[in-house]
Amino acid sequence: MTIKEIAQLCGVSRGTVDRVLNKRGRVKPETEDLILRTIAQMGYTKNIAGRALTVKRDEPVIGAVLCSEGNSFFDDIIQGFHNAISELVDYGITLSIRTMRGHNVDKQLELIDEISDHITALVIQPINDPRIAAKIRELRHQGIPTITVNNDIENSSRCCYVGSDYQAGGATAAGLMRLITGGEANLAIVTGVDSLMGHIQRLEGFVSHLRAICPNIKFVDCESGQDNPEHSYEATKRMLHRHPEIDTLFIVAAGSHGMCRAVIDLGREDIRIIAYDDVPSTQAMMRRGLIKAVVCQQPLEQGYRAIRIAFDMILSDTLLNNEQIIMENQIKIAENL
Amino acid sequence: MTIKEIAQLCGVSRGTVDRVLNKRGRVKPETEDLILRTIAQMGYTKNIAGRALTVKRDEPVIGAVLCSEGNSFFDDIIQGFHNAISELVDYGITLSIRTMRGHNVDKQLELIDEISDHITALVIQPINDPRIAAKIRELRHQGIPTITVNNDIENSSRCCYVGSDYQAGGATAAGLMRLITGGEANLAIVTGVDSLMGHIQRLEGFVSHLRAICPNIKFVDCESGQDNPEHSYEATKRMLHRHPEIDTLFIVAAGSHGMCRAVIDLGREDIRIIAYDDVPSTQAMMRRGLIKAVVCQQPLEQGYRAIRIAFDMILSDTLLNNEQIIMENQIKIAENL
DNA sequence: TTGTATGCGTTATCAA
DNA sequence: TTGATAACGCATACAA
Repeated sequence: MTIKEIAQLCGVSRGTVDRVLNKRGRVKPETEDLILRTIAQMGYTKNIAGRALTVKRDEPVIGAVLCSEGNSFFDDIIQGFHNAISELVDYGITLSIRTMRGHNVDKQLELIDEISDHITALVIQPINDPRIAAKIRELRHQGIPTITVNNDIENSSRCCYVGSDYQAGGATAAGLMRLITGGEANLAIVTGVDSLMGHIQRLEGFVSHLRAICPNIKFVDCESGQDNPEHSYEATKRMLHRHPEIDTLFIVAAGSHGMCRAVIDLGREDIRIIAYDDVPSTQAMMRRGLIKAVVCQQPLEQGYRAIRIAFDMILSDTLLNNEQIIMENQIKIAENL
Repeated sequence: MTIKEIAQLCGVSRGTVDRVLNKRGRVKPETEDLILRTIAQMGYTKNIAGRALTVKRDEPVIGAVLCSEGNSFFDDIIQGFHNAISELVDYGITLSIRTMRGHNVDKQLELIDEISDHITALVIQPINDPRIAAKIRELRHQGIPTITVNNDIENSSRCCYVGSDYQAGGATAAGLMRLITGGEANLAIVTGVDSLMGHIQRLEGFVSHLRAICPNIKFVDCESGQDNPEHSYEATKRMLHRHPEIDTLFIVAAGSHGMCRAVIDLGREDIRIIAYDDVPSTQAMMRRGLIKAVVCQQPLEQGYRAIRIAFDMILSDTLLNNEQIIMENQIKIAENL
């Protein structure tokens, strides 16, 4: 079914059908009715091959906003962005990235405003705050669809979330814990930050599942590592001083490198560690045998998929509604890095 | 850079440039030279948005040949095919699948011949035989590019291999073995079939890496399971009778379900098992706790990527040369199935 | 040996 | 309120 065929069926011209399809008005109500009915009946959808040609002329820009500075985990997500964009040069698509350090809401709003007037779609790692949600709704009102990546945000009417299931990621770490300990351990945990929903959900998934499958693992101690190596180093050191019987460590967020340094400094390389994300510093510690296994969330794929979905919406000229693309939680050990 | 621009630069018409690009002849040598030089200089590549429109008229067919019957692992690969094809309906691409049981070379040649006259590209899980390689070379000569999927074949001049690194998959299983045994075990192995290169490479990767990292793991016994549950059942039973001290099992190929049944029948559910691929029967045994972990090769993604690459070649109208798309070896436990 | 005209499906512009 | 026409980039039949 093409516009031409619809036009012929209705006895009108392509132009008229186009005006109906793109809601440009200036069409007699009866004609519009007829066209809409035949479209519904014949199941017309825009042909993306045809769209591709005209999209090119618009030179659409996909905007991206990330809290990525100082966190090497996001290097892969950004690489995924570029991988996708490089496939789309022939469609005239370009990327406009804005990054920031930390999780300041005002700053993120500022970055969005900086690009919102010249973008066709937005990909964002949102801070979970009502003002951000409101901004995303506002953009949608202006016809700019948003894809959340890596973290999701509630009540934002974003079109699609691309990221991992953090709760399941926690449970997966618990399953690994059982495998490497055999169900007996004195465990201490370094947690992340409260302002990131993902960290909370991971911890919840880990603790509840581990309780269920390993009643003999003792939760000895717990401190926050603030999502960075420095705090994680200090937290680990304090806990090991308080509780020398600790033989297993779990870290919920970034900062595993700090944890490992503490373990090395205290001469406790017998301790088994489970962490998240195979960033370079973590990989080094896995090769050294300190971190036994990590759970990963396919950041490269997250970035790639987010851009592709933005592009698909631009091309098909339809907005997704509350979709979710959930990455599998991948387990990595030194051998399959 | 478009054909039009090239034509203008050379002071000729689009038609002439087209004749050069598509090697149709009937062009004065000097003109051809000029055009080829400017094309090289300006870095012209066909615009895929423009190609998309004309490709549609050709209604290209991608052919697929698989030794998949009776092996549920391939269900996911085929699903991946369909996922990709469903994204390509607007380009007029269709799929023509032929499947067979077992690994008979004559049969596979027959299937290829069945479809070779009406396909634009071939996706195949090749039997590693010189006659198959010769056939693939012949197709390439006819302008039909081949993508090998899941298994590769030497000296075939296939354009691209999409599949896993079996050697690394073996090493990954060895790494898992260390994690769950702590480096002490009496191990028995059920191998696959000799005619599949992947099975040999996996075994090699597993044994050599395990020897290196776990000198205290004893290789107690070994039998072939013939890539199916029935043989694996019998092989496991025989080995456990011969060597009751076995406490760990590793199976290289399909048939883990048979191995698990043997272990259950003999009342030896204390035994730890590592296997490959999360097919439904394997998943069931993981949930039951018998199989501790499996190494997977992303069959869904393999199928999807193979078709997309075939499509990309059709669209860009260029043949890849000896590319490799290697899937990561994924570790799965009950928690991240 | 070369150029011109037409079409693929969508969209924007202009004329009616 | 509507229809005709040109344009995007590529491909090809046909005319010169």
